[in-house]
Amino acid sequence: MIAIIFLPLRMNKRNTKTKQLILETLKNAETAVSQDILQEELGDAVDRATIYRVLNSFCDDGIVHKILGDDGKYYFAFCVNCTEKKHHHNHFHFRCLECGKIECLPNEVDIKLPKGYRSVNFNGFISGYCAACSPGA
Amino acid sequence: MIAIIFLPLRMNKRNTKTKQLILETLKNAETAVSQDILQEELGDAVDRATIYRVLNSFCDDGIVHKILGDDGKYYFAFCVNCTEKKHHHNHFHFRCLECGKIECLPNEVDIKLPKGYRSVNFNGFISGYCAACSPGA
DNA sequence: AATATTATCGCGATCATGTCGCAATAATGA
DNA sequence: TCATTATTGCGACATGATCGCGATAATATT
Repeated sequence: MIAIIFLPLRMNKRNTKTKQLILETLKNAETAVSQDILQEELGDAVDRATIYRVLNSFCDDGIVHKILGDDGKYYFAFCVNCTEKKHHHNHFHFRCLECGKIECLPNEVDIKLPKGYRSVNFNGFISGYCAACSPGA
Repeated sequence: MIAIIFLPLRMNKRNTKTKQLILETLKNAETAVSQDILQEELGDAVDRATIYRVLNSFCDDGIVHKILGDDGKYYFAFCVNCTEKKHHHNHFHFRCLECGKIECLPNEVDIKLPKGYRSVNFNGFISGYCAACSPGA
């Protein structure tokens, strides 16, 4: 099913099939996805570089989060609970080493910085095994 | 000055000049260092790949921490307050976007995972401006 | 001390993620 | 319908990190 998703048409952005596809995939995904995962889903229909560009463009528009996984790759997730102005990113992400799923951990965390320090980016990552993948323990 | 540092000689490890040099540099550094920073300090005396290998080897031995910076590079820091068995890694690291310095933030953090989840790696990173580099604010 | 063993090194090649330039394409506005 | 220009595809590039392999050198053995 092809969902019609509105892109922000301000700022001279255009609405293309590729963007629709990627946005739809992101929306349907229950986890944050990286370029290579998207590539798999989309097959050779869409170019590598294009995926990167679209994802980063979405990110600039505030539609998706961009998070750096603790495997060194970037993951993108559809923005929920974020208004135009205020994004909520100060939570940890969890990556399952077995099934690869990435989830947001519920608790927002507040890290105290030393006096005079200014925070710009927050990145919290925990990897391990999710409930489904660590049955024994 | 050449400090004599003991490497774990168990596990068929050998003690070489290169390892001594790198370990010494790590010990003297007041911040976590990445391969390229080490490369600068060591000049062309030591090969790129060797530095990587030695660092990862140290990491396997539990001598140094390996942390993924929010710039996508790995940083290594001498292990302090870590016993053979128990490492204390559950603190945030701060990277100054101006001077590049990397520091450990004092507070250990305890993130609650959902039921059944098992944590293996912890990675907390905040980047911004340190006191020296953000005078105005 | 001399020799054998093999961890480590240096060098080059390779892989991976992510980015960029540019000509061709296609989405929008007039 | 046409003009404008955002977007795409393709190739090349940049960087961090890894690997294979022969040469070197740190230990172990005799």
